[in-house]
Amino acid sequence: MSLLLLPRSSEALRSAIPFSVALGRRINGMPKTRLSPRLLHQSKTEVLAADPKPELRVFERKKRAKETIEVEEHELKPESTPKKICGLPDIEDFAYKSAKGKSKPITDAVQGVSGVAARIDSTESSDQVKCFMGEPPANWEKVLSGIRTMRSSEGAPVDTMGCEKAGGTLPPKERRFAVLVSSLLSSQTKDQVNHGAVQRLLENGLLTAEALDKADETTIRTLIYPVGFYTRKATNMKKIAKICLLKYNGDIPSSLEDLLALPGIGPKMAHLVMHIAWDNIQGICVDTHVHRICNRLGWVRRAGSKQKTSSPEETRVALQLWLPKEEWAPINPLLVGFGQTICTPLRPRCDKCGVSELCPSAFKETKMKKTSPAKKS
DNA sequence: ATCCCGGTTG
DNA sequence: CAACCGGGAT
Repeated sequence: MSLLLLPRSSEALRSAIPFSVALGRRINGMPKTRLSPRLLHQSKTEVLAADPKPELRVFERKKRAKETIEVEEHELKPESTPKKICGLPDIEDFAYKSAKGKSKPITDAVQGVSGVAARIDSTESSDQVKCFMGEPPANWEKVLSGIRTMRSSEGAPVDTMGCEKAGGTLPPKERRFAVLVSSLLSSQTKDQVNHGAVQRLLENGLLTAEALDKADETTIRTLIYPVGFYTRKATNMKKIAKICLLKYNGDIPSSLEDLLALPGIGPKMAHLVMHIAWDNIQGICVDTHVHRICNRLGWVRRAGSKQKTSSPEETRVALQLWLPKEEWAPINPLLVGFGQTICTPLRPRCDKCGVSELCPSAFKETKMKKTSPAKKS
């Protein structure tokens, strides 16, 4: 029993490095000390079952013994969080003003797209502002219900997991932290992988800000190895844990902008976390599936032209202009699942799509790869 | 626009 | 084996 623990000793790491380099591919220049938990990961399951060596103390998190790290009092009040979930959210929130550091270019793009929204932001004081300042695309309701029908029949991966499933039995604060971590790791097309990583962190008691803050980054790296960008994510997780610990008493930020200020948390995750962790819908969680599908359906366009939107952020703003707020939360899982099974990035199954009749892009993505950029017809 | 990293798809 | 996928940072 027992045995190999994760490569927490620097020697283990060192020995692992040349190994990875040996079988690694590009080694040009400098393989920035890329250690590959890959091999180590295979024995991961056993490792997890094993008992940690005391000397390593890496996982010695004192259980959640004192989980209640107390201090709740200080609880940061819902600062800038508008509680009006039903009313129209403050449009200004859409333009992440001072999100991270300096205002990002996104803001400009956003405002460019929604001149209307900008106006509302400054003048409307009532909640009864119509949700549709933009023109809803024709038949959007039929399309939506059609997609729902397709979704109900086939089980898409997204249905079996989601960060909302993370830590379902944990106390609120821990659950929220679990949701944040889970979304950070998430890669929807590989939720199994994501789930496994979250599960591993949980089993090792590393799903709390305190524990994560104390843990070895290398350990975290190894545990989440299967997910993409694990090195960066491990780094971000540690930073996030520390920030949560210092500024939020181990909880996670409760406002969109504070979430956006966390390293590795962008619009897509921030909106998702606001929804799942705080049940506060500030905007639509737009990932590449939502972005791609909305454009194929002709649901979003750039400001004036009929051009497709070029970024998820642009799509989010354009979609929010007309999509009724009740649909903001469900639209993501709906389209993600649809995008995984039917409206795939490549070779969309238009023949199996129940709304192809209403889709302006149906059957148009013939894969004429790089052959001749010629015309059609 | 590129890179991060490994998996998947063609 | 090459291209692509993914969310964010730069």
